[in-house]
Amino acid sequence: MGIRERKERERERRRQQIIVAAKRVFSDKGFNKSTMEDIAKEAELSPGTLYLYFKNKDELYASLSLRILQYLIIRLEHVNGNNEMDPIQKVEALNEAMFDVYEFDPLIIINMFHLQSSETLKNLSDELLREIEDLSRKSLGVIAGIFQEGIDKGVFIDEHPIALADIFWSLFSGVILWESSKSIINGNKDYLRDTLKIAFEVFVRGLKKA
Amino acid sequence: MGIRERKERERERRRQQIIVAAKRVFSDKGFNKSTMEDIAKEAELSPGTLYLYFKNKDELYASLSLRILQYLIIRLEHVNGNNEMDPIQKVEALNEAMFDVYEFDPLIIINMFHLQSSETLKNLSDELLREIEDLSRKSLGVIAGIFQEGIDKGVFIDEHPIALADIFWSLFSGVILWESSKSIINGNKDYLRDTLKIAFEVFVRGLKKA
Amino acid sequence: MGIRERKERERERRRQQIIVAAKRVFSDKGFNKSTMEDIAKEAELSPGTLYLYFKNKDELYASLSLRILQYLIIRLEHVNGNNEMDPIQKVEALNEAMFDVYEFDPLIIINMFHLQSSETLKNLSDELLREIEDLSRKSLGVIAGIFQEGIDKGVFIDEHPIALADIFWSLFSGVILWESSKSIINGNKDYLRDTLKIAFEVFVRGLKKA
Amino acid sequence: MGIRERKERERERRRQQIIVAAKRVFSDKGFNKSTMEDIAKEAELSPGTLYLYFKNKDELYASLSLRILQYLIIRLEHVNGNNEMDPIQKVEALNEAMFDVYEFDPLIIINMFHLQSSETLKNLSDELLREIEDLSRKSLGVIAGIFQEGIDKGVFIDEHPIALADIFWSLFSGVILWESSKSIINGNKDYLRDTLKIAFEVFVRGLKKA
DNA sequence: AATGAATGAGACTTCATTCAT
DNA sequence: TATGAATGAAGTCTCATTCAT
Repeated sequence: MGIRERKERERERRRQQIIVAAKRVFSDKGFNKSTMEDIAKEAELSPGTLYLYFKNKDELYASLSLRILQYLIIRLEHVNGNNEMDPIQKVEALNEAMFDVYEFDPLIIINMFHLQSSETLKNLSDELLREIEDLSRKSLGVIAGIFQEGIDKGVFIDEHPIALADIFWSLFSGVILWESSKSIINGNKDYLRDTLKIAFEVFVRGLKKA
Repeated sequence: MGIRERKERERERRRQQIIVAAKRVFSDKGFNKSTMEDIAKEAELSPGTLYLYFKNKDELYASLSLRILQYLIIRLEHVNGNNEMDPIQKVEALNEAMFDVYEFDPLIIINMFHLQSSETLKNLSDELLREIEDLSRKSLGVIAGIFQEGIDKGVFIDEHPIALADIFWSLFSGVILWESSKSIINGNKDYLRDTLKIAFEVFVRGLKKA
Repeated sequence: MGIRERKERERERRRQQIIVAAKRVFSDKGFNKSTMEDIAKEAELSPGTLYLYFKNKDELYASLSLRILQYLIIRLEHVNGNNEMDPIQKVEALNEAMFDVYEFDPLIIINMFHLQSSETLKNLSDELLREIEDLSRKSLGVIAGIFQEGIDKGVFIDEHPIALADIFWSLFSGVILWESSKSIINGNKDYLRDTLKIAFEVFVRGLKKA
Repeated sequence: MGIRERKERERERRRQQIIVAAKRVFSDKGFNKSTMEDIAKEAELSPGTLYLYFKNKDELYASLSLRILQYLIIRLEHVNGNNEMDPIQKVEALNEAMFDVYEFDPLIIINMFHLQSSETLKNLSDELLREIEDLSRKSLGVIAGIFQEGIDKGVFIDEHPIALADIFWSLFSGVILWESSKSIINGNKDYLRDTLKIAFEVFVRGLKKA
């Protein structure tokens, strides 16, 4: 391993350390109430150091989303690649995978939507922006692939698989967001799991060919 | 019309003027990037004046949501009260109504979620908080009523109607949010309508009793 | 009574109404935390009206002090004019009079010192400034007269009576201010009366000719 | 000297730099009319920097008082510890010491009273509040000790020494405040010294046992 | 004379970002 | 590379004062 390569690896390690800290802080306080100093403290680094690895706060946030998106894709591909499941089982596995990812990092949903803000996008480097688009498209693509298979096998209704993937993702994130927002007023968190379950039962029933 | 009454009306007009300006600014820049001065400028008033009508920025934002929520409820009740439609037609009309409201004020969805922030809730007056809770509960209640009717008539599957209402609302807002967030990158807005349509077809199919 | 005279009298009545309200509000919250709107509300007038009677907030405050100073002078002159008391009895009566005035308006002491701020003085009209000087000098003069009498009669030590008047006034206000400031931390208010009593015993003993 | 120690010293130096600037500004304009920006400018720092060293404006003000209070105590203990003076000489030395402190920082008196405001106290950290109480109590305690000694030795009248200490302090601050407030109108500052001198002659005469 | 809605300057404070060490 | 003290722009909110009615 060359010296340059070692440096590169060291640099990547540091980046991850910061991202992990940022995740904890953002989870705790949300984007706007989290300060760069909070994150630096959590990472046991100084604020200045953060800027050696990330251009600005928005880019740090986006990188965080990127990382979890990568994790999501791995899980999705694993589901998709499993040839022993029929399409319906795959959708169920999809559901499981998404929930795991959500539990691993509940921020994922909110992250994805924070990225929507055009004010945020303005502060991102082109490179990062492209990467986000790629991963986003890719993960939707994998999901769409699963639906495509179902359609091809005559199990699912004949709709555009990309649209189905969007709906799947929307339903999942919608339920998460909605139940979370209600739970702050109601304090009822267990309800989320139940609602998700029913939501997917309905979704899958609606998906099946008559 | 008494002098007091006229004053009251004048005051209400001014409130609306501010709310309309705030809506435009919040739509444009999002909550955090919008400043009270932006809103004042948009309303052609001075910053101080805003505080004569709204206690603080959070309360101005919440009032904005309240207004659209009231409009939503009127639409929902109109659907529910129509005795000439069967449950399935009602769900379709529900869908239409929600979309109209969304077109009237695309912020409604994001508003509803912004209200979730406990930091936001802390700054609201008790009165406003109670009003929000009431309206929120009420609108969900109307939706649930429609599903209840479908279940009673043996048309829909036998699930808790409140859960079905939550899912309906989640699916709707999920699709809106998701397609909006994608459209910023893709610039493709027409797709939203189509996706919503498919989403509800699937949902309704899944809802029907076998 | 001419119409002009009646108007003048009406105007004066209004001024007093505002001063009374201001006293209550300033007593309650202190100068800086009291707003013109607070005072207007207490006087059951509108903020704008206050400015028809007083040039600005500082001048309103100063006028308030003036009024209590006038009351003080009446009390002092009454003591001084009583020919049945010997000098020592007069100093004791002085003490009583000051305490009565203090109880009637505890703000008097703080008022007198607030007037010291050159920033405050800058905002006062020349006329008011002169009036304050006059009354201030006059009240000190009456006190000094009492000490002069004691010196003339050979009862008090031979010091400049104006200086003695200043000391008397300083001791009184010093004890009031100091005990008030302590009482906020200690919550002990009864101590004030006792301390004042001892203070004057010591003062009078020190005043007497050997 | 370790690196940490040097940093600590540097930090303390900066704190003092700010306190010195604040003293000048507060002296000049009083608490309310002084802005944090004024102080920053005087200290040749940016406003933000002030907040690295002091939690808020009130705490900056209180720290300023604390500093001078510490200096006062040193002087008072020095007087008290001198075994070659009799009680009367000690009270005279007390007087001198207080005047020196006053000349070193004329704000001390006003500071002590500003601290009284419960609005101010609310904004102070518990630690600072406790420190102020301690020092305040301590300085009064030292003064009371001197009077106690005079009483024990049969030189002073038999009154509660704490009360005498309060009176001493009140008389001193009363004269200072009163003469300062007059001098703004009269422009006569030399008179202060004389008045203080007479005040303490009278006080000491009144203190002595017959 | 009286009103009170509106003003807008300005206060305090925060925090993303920079830069000398 | 890492630091962290310092910056200073910007945000929210208050309130003395004005002015059209």
